[in-house]
Amino acid sequence: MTLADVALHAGVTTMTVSRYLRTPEQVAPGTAKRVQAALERTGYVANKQAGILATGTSSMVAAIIPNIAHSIFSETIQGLSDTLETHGFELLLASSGYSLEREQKQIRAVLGWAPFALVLTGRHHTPGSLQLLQAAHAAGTPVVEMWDHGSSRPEFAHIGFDHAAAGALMAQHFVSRGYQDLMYVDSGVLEDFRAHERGKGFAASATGLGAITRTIQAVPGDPVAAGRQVLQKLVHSNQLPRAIAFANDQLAVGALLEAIDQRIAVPEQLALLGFGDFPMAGQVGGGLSTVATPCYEIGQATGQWVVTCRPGFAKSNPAMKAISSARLQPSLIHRKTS
Amino acid sequence: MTLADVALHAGVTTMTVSRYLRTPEQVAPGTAKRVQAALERTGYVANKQAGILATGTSSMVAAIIPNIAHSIFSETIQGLSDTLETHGFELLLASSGYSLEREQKQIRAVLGWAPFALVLTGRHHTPGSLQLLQAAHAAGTPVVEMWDHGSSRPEFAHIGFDHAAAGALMAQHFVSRGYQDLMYVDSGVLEDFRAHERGKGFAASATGLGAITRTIQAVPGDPVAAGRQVLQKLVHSNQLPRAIAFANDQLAVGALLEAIDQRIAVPEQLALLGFGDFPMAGQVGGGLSTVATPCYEIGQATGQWVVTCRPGFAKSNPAMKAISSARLQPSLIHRKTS
DNA sequence: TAACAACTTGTTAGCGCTAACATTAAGCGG
DNA sequence: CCGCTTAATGTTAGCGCTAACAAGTTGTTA
Repeated sequence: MTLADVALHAGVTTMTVSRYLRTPEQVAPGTAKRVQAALERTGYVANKQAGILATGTSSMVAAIIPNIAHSIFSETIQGLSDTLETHGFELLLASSGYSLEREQKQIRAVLGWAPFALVLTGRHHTPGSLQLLQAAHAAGTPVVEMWDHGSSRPEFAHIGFDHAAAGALMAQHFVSRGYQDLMYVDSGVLEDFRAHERGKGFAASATGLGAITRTIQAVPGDPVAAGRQVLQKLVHSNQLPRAIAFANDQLAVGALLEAIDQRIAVPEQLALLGFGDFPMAGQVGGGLSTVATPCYEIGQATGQWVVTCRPGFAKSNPAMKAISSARLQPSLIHRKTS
Repeated sequence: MTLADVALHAGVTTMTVSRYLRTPEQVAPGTAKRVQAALERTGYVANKQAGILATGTSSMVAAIIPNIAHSIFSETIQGLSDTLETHGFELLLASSGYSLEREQKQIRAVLGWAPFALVLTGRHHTPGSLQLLQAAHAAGTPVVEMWDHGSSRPEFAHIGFDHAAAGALMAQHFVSRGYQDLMYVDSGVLEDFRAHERGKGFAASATGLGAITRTIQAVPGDPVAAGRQVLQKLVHSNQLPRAIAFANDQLAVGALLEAIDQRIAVPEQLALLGFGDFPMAGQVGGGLSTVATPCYEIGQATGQWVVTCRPGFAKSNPAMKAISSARLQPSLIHRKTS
């Protein structure tokens, strides 16, 4: 089904049908009726490829994230997807599996679609990726780095929060509750740069506030099991600190469940603090204290930013044009484990 | 950057560059070298829209799922994405929010991209959607319905499992352990047809095996809290059955946590069975008995099926062509709560 | 050395759509 | 009723790429 088919049915040229679809007010009422009838009769669906080729503007946004199956990213994508859809954009999605090389290939692949905008996760990319991104940006494609904030590349937009500051927030919480012997359990996923950054922020802040702190790394694999294992090891080696902050809630829940099994009083003997506020956090062991990350909001804000890049939008709302990034705030949720 | 730019740099015509990119063996070694150099110098990225328009074949697969943020679907998408990527396909994703009307709009939108194949979730669609799908199928676009099995539409492929049979599996498990007073707690999400189907299968099987059974519906909203609430109500009204099967693990975990708080012995007094085997299931309260669903595998199998639809594939492997659907098996994981 | 194959490169046309301009028809004051 | 504006529709060309065919080049054989 092409425009030509519809035009034939309606007894007009393709141009009139095309016009009716984009600027119906420019078509005479009688003609409009015939075209509408022809459209319905044929079940016409416009070919976007042809439209993009002719106009040079796409309504597709490409996003690359480390892992769709991880709830923090899938919620972000949901927020992005919801926002884009209400504005008539489509979402092309790729999952890099935390591999920067795979990300580079995917950037290459999605650029072939000449997307309206490019959404990436984090600010770590291969030099080759950066080259592609810079070329895309130079060609007028908006580029957003989600989740991280405070990058050294001002040409791209940044929507997310400062992970080092989030780590510091965790340390401050512990110190404010009087805990001095601290620990950060880093993610077992080596490529989880954000978790590492939080760890650095945690350590720096803790030291600055006069507390002592250690950092250890969880084993890869099932994070709940890894969290359990961390606590077991600490108990066996008799090196339990007063308070532990975790790279994510799954690790923290694992440790909490192990603490309950081992009859360690939480938080009297040992305080635990997760990160992410994933759905179950509030339900386990009286409620895990954690840091709520604005996952969905990051996706939503990214979508909104992309929308403001639409030609014509900046003119109607010049104030928006200045916003090249958004800093969202993670918040500490104090429940029963800290 | 277009083919013409590269051709100019290499001192050949666009056709030679195009040929080098698709069938390099047809280009003389010396020319190939110059073209390669020109490609690298210009940083050329092929415009897929133009390619698709010219060849009439796309490498994009469109998928519509109810909710990206739900782990079962995000894992399916991860499986699909991984498989498609290794075969050079791209993924266009839309999330319908369990709304069939929204799904219809998305099918329309997505068909405009002339995708290579169309992947949907479930077998419930509006009449309008079906019309679009049938037209797409008639035009040669493979259509897959994931997650459900046993549809009445043989023209589409089906990859998933029989939810009624999965419900029956849960009832059989209870009866085989000697429990006779059963209950199914259905999802609070009205549009979760699959959960309802499992409930029907559960009830039918339980009755058939001589057990008595009831079905109640959880409240919408946070499923863990809803699971807690279900158990509270049953205790208050003194209507606790011997064993409860849940529409999903979140509900079951909520009930399990509440049972622990209320000092109800699980499984001695009350047996609990979840559905989905989500990551935390094995870790809470000694380990939740549940039904493992092949989420990732569904996505993977769907991707593989799509790949077999590629022109040329059927000829080289005629046996594959016959497979129009795949029935995957959920498996009961017996832990400590049943 | 003519004749023909095999290899390599180029030419032409068109995929479905839309921007820009051209044309025709209708409306209207003088 | 003429020349003008305005509205409605049509015509042309081209977006970037590739299929199909054409043409040139080399090598091989009788």
